[in-house]
Amino acid sequence: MAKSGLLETCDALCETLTDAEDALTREIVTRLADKWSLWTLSVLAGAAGPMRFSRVMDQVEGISQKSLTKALRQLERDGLVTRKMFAEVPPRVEYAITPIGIEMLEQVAPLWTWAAKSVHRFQAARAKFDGG
Amino acid sequence: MAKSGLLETCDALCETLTDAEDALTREIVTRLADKWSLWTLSVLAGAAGPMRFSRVMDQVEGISQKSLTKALRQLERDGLVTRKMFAEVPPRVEYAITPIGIEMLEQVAPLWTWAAKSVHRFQAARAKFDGG
DNA sequence: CAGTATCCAGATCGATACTG
DNA sequence: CAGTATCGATCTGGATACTG
Repeated sequence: MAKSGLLETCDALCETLTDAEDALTREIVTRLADKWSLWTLSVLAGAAGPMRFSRVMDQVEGISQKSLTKALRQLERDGLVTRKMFAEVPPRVEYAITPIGIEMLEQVAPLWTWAAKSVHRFQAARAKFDGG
Repeated sequence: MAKSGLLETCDALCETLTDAEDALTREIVTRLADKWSLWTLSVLAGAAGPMRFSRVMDQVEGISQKSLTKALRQLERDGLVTRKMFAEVPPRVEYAITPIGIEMLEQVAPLWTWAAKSVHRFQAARAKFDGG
């Protein structure tokens, strides 16, 4: 698989990566797009402290238990959130965003902001394309 | 559907969007994740000028005709690339990146660079998670 | 050359039911 | 409470064959 491309600055860096590293980089960026990961992460970022599973589920509207579990596991595996389990009955589990998770959101914010600002240009392009 | 969240600066902007605009914003960002769109766009960005379909296909290694067609159509629909068809036999079609497309790549580059630089932290997190 | 059409495998996600 | 297990609808992408 070839390196990622993009612009020159980024390109040069990407060329220094092994194939495994390049794949992981792509995977991390890709995670931005899946339906729930980013939203879940941002909910944890917005909280004052750690959150229980069910609190997260309340705030990420529309998510199923299954999808939330999966999203949280992935985020945990990549070091973006922490998971703390308490040996109690009923069980309590607390999730919190990590410094790397916050970094990640800080990287995404400008892109998202740009997209939001550009939304009318995209709408215009689509109207033109769909119309004729 | 709730607004996107993220950090405060971005949040404030996102709150001003209609639901349709918010959905489109999300869709644009989401396109980063699909397997070929970004790569295709970056190939067009790297070229000196417009490229024919088959030239793009050569450079985006491993892509199928079907996937390339789909990726290019989506990029065109969102105004990120242009498509010019020449009434010749055999047919010639030329694709080129637009200013908005370049803008988009410029937004993505820092994120990608950050991910590439952080790749060892992600590997470490995974090793820890997978190990125990 | 630049597609379209068709079929197929695998992944994703929601809904539901069940459990330590 | 915080999951896991299972099923089914939907989507994605690859391979192949065909066409203006």
